[in-house]
Amino acid sequence: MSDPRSKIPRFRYTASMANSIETQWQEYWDEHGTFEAPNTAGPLADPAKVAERKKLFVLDMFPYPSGAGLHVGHPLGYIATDVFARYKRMTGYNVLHAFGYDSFGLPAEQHAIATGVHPRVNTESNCNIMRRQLRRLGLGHDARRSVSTTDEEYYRWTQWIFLQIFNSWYDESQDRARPISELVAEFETGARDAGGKAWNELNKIERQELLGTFRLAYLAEAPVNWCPGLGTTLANEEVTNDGRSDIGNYPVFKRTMRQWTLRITTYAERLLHDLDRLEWPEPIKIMQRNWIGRSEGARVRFASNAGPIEVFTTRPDTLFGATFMVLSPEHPLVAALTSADQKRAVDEYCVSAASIKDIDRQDDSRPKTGVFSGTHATNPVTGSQIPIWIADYVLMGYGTGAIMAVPSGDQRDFDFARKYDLPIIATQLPSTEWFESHGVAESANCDSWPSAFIGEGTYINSDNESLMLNGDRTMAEAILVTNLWLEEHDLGQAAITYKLRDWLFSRQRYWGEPFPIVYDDDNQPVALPASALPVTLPELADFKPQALEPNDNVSAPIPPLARASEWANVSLDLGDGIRSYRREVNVMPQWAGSCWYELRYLDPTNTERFVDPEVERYWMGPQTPGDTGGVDLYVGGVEHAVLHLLYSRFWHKVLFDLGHVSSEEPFHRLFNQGYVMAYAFRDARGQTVPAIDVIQVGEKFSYNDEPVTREYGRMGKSLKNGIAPDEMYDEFGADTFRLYEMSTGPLEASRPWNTRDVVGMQRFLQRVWRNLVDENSNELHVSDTGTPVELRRELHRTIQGVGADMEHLRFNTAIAKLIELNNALTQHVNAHGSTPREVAISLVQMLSPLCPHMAEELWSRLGHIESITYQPFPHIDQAMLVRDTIEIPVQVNGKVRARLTVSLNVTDDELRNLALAEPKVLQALAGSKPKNVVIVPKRLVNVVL
RNA sequence: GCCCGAGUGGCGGAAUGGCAGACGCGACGGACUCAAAAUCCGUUGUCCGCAAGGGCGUGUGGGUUCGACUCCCACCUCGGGCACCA
Repeated sequence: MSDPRSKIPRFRYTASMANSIETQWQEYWDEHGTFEAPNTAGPLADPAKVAERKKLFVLDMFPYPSGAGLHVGHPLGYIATDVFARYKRMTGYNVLHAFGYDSFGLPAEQHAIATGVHPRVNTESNCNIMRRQLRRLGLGHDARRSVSTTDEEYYRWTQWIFLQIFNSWYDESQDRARPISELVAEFETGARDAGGKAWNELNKIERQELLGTFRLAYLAEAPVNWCPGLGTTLANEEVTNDGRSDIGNYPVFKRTMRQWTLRITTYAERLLHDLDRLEWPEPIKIMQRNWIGRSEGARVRFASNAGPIEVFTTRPDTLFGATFMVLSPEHPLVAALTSADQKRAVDEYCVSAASIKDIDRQDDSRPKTGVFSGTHATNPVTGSQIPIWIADYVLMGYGTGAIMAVPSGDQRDFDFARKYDLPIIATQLPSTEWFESHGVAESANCDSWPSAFIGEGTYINSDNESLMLNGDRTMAEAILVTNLWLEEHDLGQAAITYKLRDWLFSRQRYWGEPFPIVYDDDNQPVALPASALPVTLPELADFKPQALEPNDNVSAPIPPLARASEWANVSLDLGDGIRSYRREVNVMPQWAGSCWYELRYLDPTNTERFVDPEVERYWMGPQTPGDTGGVDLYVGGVEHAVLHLLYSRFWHKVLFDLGHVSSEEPFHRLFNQGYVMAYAFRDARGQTVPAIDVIQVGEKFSYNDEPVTREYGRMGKSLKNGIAPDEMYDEFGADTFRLYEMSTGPLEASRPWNTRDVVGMQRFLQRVWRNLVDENSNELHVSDTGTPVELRRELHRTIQGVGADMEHLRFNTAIAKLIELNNALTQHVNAHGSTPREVAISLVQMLSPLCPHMAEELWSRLGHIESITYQPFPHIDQAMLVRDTIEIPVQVNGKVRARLTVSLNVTDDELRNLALAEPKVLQALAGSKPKNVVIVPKRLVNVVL
C-alpha cells in the first residue's frame, strides 16, 4: 500500500518492461537467425534468399577488447550502422552486417606481464564481456561471421597475406605489384639487369639481397624506444614527456634494430589518385593527401670530400642562393663529413638530438639549433665552397635527409642563417608591395630583409657560363630550365618525393602475429610455405621481460619470443633437406589484423582461401565499370583518418594487383562519427590516470593523493575516462539508450556524455507505448475507424522526412520528426481514445530501425507473426504532401516583418502587391518608394528601403 | 609547431544563402492528488516596457550580398591526428 510505485499503471513501459521485451526479442532473433546474410557461394550460401535483392555491406571499425569493457562512446557508431542496416533491410537490401574484435595489442600484454595471466585468457574474457554488452544493445549482426584477429584460423591468413607481400615486388612499368617469381624469371632470362652482373653469376646470398631490394616486405634498420630498465621496447605512448618509461620511470634510449618494413611508398601515387574515386569526407581525403605529401622538385648532388651528397629540393630554381647545406643528425655521411676539430661538438649534438621526440623536432617555433661539421661542399651551379652543418630541423625520414639551404627563399633556412651568421644571397627580387609590407627599402641588401621571400619574383644573381635564369620568368619555367641543366651535367634530375615513409612493421612484443619467416645459416630471411601456417605463438611461462641495468644502452634488446628458445630454433625441410633455422622473433603490429578483417567477414569459415573470390565479388566487387568496389558504408572515428585507412588501402591494393580480390579499394564510402567526450586527468609526468578514481576537492583534482590536471577529450582507453553502458540498460533499457545516443546530435559531431538527458527518450517511448497499449489493461487500443486528414498529412510528411533522414544517416532529426508525429498522435488519442491503425502500423515500422525491440513487440501485438525486420518501410502517399496554401515571409531590409498566407500558384506580382500593402511594410516605408523589391518565387519577399 | 575539424539559449542541438533556436533536457506555472511522484496542459534567447510593441542576438573583428549561423579574410578557444595506442 505504501509502495509509491503502486500508483504507476501496471502496464507502463518502464525499464523493467523494456528489459523483458528486449531479452525476449534478442532470443527470438538468435533462434531465427534473423540477421544472417546469405552468400552466393560456399557454406553460407542461400541463393533463394539472395534472390534479386541488392547487396549492402555495412561495416563498423571493430574495437580493441579492452579490459574495461565497452564504454558509452563505442556504441555511437555501432547503433548508427545498425539503424542504417535495419532501415536498408526494410527497403529491400540483402544487408551484411558483422562484428569482430581487433584483439592483439599492448594492454593485454601489459596485463599479462603484471598478472602472469596469459593474454589469450584475458583477451577472450574481455571479448566475452563486450559481446554480452553488445548483445544487450540488440545489434543485428550476423553472429556466424564474427572473427577475432587473435583466432589462429584468422591470423593464419594475416600471415598468408604477409607472405603475398613478401613474395611480390612493384613493377613500375606496369604500375602494379607482381609475384617475385616473375622478377626472378626476368633476371634469369636477362630481360632485367641484375645490378651489373648476370643472375647466374650471383651467389645465393647476393640473389637474396638483390631480391630484398625489390620485395614489398624487406628488412631495414629502424629506431626503437629501448628501455633497459624494463628490458623491453616501448610504444611512443608509453614514453613520458621527459623521455622515461611510463611504468617504472626508467630512462628510454633511441636504438636502431633490424626490422620488417613494408614498401607502401611504391603505392604512394595510386593511394593518392584513387582518393578521387572514393565517397569519403573531403577533410579525410585532404589529411591522406597531406600525409602522402607529394612534392615535385629535383634531386641535386653536391660534391664533398665524403663523396656526393644528394639533396631533394622543391625549388631547384633557387640553387644559386644555396649558401650552406644541412644534414640530419642521423644522416649516414655525418661521421665522414665531420672534421677532427669538430668531432666532439658534432657527436654531442647528435646524442642530444636523439633524445628529442620527433614531434618536437617538427615544431617550427622551437629555436633552431645546429653544429658546423667543419667541412664544405661544392654548390654545383656556382662552384663555390659552402659549409656543411648538422641540424635537427632536417629529418632523416623525408627526402634524402640532407638539404641545400637557401636562406633567401626558405624561412627555416633564413632563421638558421641569421642565428649562425651564414651568408644570405637573394636569387629573386621581391615585388615593391613585398618590400612595403615588410617595411624595408627596395634597395636594401637581402641580409637586412626581415624574412625569406617565397613567391614569384624577378630572378637575379642566377647565372653561370651555361645556365641563365636572370630576368622575369615564372618559377615553373626556372625550375624546368634548371632541371634540364642538372641532368645535362649529371648533377641531378627532376624528381618527385613523398612525405609518406615505408611502414615499420615489426614490434618487439609477444601478443601479435608471429611472422611466417625463418632465417637460414646465412642470416637470410626465408618465407615459410603456406602449408606451414599458422605459425602459432609459443607458450611462455613468464611474460615478464628480462630487466637490465636501467642505463645499459649497450646490450641488445631481446624480444619476448626470443626467450622461447625451443620455438625460436627449428629444424625444417623447406625443399632442400632438413636444416636448422631460427624463427623471426618480432611480431606484427596491431594494424596487421585490421588491414583485411572486412574480407574475412565475407567468408569466415573458408579453410582453403582467405575469401572465396565469388563471395568477394558479390559483396565488394565494382558495381559499375570504373568503380573501385569496396564496403558500401564504413563507419568509425576520425582518429583513423590516416594510419588504419591508409594501411588497409595499401594491403587491399596489393591483394588486387595479385588477383586475389576484385575490388581496388576496401572502403568505398566512409563516414566518420563523432566522439562521445568526457573529462580526463593527467599526472605530473603527462600520463593519463583512470578518471573514475580521481577525487575532486573544491577546484582541485587528485589521484592517489597526487595532484592531476583535468582535460576534456574522446572517451576511451587512451584517456582512461570510459563510462560503461550497463547502467543505461538497467535504468532505461536498450531501446531508450539507442535512441538517446542517436538523438544527441548529428552522427559526425562529437558530444559530451550527459546521463541526465536520457530520460527524454524514455518518456518518448512511454508515450508511444501508451498511445498504442492501455497502461492499465495491457490491451491494444487501436481503432479501424479511419484517420482525420490532418493527422494523415502529418503521418505522410513524417514518412517522407524520416526516410530521407535515414538515407543520409541523420538519425537525430529523424527522431525529432517521430516525436512530433507522436505528440500529434497523443492529442488525437486524448480526444478520441485510440490510435488509428494505419498510423500505428506506420509509426511502428518507422521506429523499428531505431528501437527494434519495442517495435517487434508492438508489431506482434498488432497481430503480425513475422518479425518486423524485413517488413517494408511505409510508403508515402504523395497526395497527402500537397498543401493548398503556403506561408511567405515578408522582409524589410532582410528582417522579417510580416507573413502572407497565399495560394500555391501565387505569382510574383501578386506577392509584390500583397507585401507592399502590409501595414508593417507601409509603416517602414513611411510614404517613400522602396529602392528594390526582391522576390524569390513562392519563397520570400524582401523590401529594400 | 604542422595537417584536419568545431564554436548557435542555462544544457544537447535544429536551420547550410531566404521565418534563428525544430526536438529533447533543465527551469517556471497550471490541472489531477490529503500530499508527493507519475501523467497531462502551458510558458521559457536576451534587454527595455504594465502592455501594445521595440532593440539586440549564432566565438571575436572585418568583407561579399537585397539578404549571412551558412560564403570569403584575419584572429581566439576547444577537439582529432602527427607514423610503436589503435
